[in-house]
Amino acid sequence: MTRPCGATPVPPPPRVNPRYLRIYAAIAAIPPGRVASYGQIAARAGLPGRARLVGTALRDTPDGVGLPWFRVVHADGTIALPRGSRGFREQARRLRAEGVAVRNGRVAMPAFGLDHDLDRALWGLG
DNA sequence: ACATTGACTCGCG
DNA sequence: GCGCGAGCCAATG
Repeated sequence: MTRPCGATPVPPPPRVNPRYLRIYAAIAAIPPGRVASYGQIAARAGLPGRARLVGTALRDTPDGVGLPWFRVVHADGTIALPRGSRGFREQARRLRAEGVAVRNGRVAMPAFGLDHDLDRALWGLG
């Protein structure tokens, strides 16, 4: 139901930088219970070598977008956010809620380590 | 327009 | 395991 007048009963959708759409899509594709590194997300988004851009995109992402940002960790499995920060605790909590073991600020059982293998493990791609 | 910053990563020692 | 430097590039001042 569209309405002719200005006031909308639903909250306005958060606006995102269209430049990051590919990155968001790659993050959204991470299955629950799994994690992916910044570099892997970048590669999956068609931006190989631009891991930092993924970090920038995530930082600039407004809350309210249903993005599984917490499934993105460093290449070595550590959580990127500062230890003890609110975001850090939130990420660890959400990961554990999905069955991902977090030990000492890092994903306990990456079962990978190489982005190459991770890609296959996550999406079954070659 | 220039300089700095940063939710990154990899190679080296 | 840790630190350093280089490459990365949009955002920010």
